[in-house]
Amino acid sequence: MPTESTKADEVALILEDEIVSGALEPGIVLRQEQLSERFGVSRTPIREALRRLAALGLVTFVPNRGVRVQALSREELREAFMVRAELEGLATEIAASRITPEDLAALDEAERKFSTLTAELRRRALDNGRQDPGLFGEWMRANHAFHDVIYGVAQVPLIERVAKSARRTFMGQTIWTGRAELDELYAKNELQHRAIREALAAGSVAGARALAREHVLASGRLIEAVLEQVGGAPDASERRLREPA
Amino acid sequence: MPTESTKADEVALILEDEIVSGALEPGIVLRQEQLSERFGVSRTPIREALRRLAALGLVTFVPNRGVRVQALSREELREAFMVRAELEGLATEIAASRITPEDLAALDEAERKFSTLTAELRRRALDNGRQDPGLFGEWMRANHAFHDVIYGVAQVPLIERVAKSARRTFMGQTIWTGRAELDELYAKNELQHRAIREALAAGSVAGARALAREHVLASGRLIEAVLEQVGGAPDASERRLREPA
DNA sequence: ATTGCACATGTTGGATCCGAAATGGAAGGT
DNA sequence: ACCTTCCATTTCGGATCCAACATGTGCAAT
Repeated sequence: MPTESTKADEVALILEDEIVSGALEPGIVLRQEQLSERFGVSRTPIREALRRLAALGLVTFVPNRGVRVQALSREELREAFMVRAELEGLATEIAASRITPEDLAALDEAERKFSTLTAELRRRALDNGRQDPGLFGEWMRANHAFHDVIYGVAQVPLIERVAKSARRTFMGQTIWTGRAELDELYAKNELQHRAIREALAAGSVAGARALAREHVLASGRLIEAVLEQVGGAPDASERRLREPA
Repeated sequence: MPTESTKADEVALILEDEIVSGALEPGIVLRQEQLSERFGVSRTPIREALRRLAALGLVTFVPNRGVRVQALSREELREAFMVRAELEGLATEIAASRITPEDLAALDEAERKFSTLTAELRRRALDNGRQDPGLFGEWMRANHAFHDVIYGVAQVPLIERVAKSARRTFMGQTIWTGRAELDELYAKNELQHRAIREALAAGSVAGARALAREHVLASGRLIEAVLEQVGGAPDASERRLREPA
């Protein structure tokens, strides 16, 4: 079997996932030597992977000092949601003009999965007042899956790519505790997904766009509110570059 | 003076500009050794620069074979313009609510430069019926500079970054010959810039957004028309990877 | 003449090596 | 005691080296 991908690509994929999922806390410094021995490769592919992540905006290079996981400011977080809102609105509008009955069925299925997960999440949150990070991740994945169906219908790979790169940037910004705002987020998301699905089913092009746009903006506002309460901690961004051994 | 940037960054910047400006034709293969001796550095920083360009979507890696300058399909080109239209509309709306008299002066200045270049370009096109690629590049830079002033006013670095990455992707798609559509592009651009400026001056938030959006979409349509006429050549994308020596 | 195979050549991916920059701490001066 | 200077250590950026892979060519067999 000939090589179909390079070490640098594999490392980049893994690190990307870890940063997006929050496993790598924003602000921490990545040491090339550590990554090198962790992945069992030399520093060369590590550096190439880091360059890629830097281009995606997930880490920043500080020449001769190191790379650190990028922490988004409150402002940048808002921007990321604005970008997503516009692009998901656009994609949804395009999807509205192309959608077929089979697509609608797939959308239904995604919505159903999302609903059951939402119910489970809300129930558990009421029980112990605290989110299960794993379950929250599941929920977020299902949430994204719903929109991914729409992207699939719209068939706009470039728009999809750009929007998803904005989507990544907000995850792992904080620990998700069981705030009341989160419950509102769950409830509203469900309602809004349903509304979007109906607009798509009705072929309401302008309506679908507006609903999708407003949906993302609303989610952004709520997440912002959650972060506001959790604390103004822009995390470890102030931490010194050179960690004590 | 300590190092403030790395070789990899410098190389990436230069190559980025060359791809965007069309100096590096889409489809051609970039040889690491050649770039290495051209920039007077070893292959290591070259490869890191190429990884960065790959993450931006400007080139594609084919493992063990090489990297080639990415050629956009007609569809992707349309998408790129749609992305830009939405995001520039958004940025312009935000700018409208923040703009100061000093900003307006800067915008005037940018518009003036753009106008003189446009006039020069149209005059020459009438003279010899063929564009000067260098002058066209100048014009496009001035065009972008106008929008960059708006981004500066809006102060939305993330939106700016995303929009610019979409902006890059369309240049250098073909050789710019002196088509009638291009003259229309020049004329309309000038008018639309003026309209945007006036909307910003008047503080017309919604108007500024709509005008900016429509401006980008209109440019996209015209450029599409030019490409349609120039020929369906997606260029050298079919070319073999290994060039004859 | 055409097909298949082995070898030659050039290019990439990854490892290793080395000089330079940055940090931390110790030593010395005020 | 505090600040400055110098040196050791760590880590990075870049160069070089080597093996793996891909393509092209020539020769032989049918």
